[in-house]
Amino acid sequence: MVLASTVGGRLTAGRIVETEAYTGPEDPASHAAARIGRTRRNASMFGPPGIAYVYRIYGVHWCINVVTGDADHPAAVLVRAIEPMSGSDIMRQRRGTDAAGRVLTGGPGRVAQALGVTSALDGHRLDGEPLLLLRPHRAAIPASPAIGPRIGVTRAADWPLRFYLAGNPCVSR
DNA sequence: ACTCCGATTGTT
DNA sequence: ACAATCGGAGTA
Repeated sequence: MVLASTVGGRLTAGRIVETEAYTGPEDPASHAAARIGRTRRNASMFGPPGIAYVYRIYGVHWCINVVTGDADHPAAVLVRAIEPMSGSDIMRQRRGTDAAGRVLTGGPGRVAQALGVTSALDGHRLDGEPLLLLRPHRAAIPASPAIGPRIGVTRAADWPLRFYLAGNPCVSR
């Protein structure tokens, strides 16, 4: 899939090469785990599938999720890395680096910064509205993605819900 | 009201 | 190894 933004009238887009799934209330690592329930922050996770859930982590960075569960069933996929397809110069400008690959767009905070995405887009539709768009990519994804445990989580640390293209230079690690 | 911690990143 | 920086959970 491709994630594209037109924030500030500037087009940036990238192929998603790394994700993590947060499956629902029964997932203890989810922001919408049953023990937590609905809060102001995670409200978008309870919305319809196909909208964005954008949250701030460590009070510093933004992270982009695609909401996947039906309304009132909170589930989402965290976009952990993209491979730039359009506007890589704009991405470098936003990121404040001349780097490419992992340092430019590998990691959820880096993805959001490169695309210019903030909480202003929390709850935004991803199916064709301006600003943020998720769409299929015509090029085939090689074979099947590598699978492993999610990064940085302490609860359910062994659940194999991270999916990535092994060897891709943009993958976070 | 207060403490602790997190789906991270950049610098020392 | 550690700071930045803040919402929410847990505790009182």
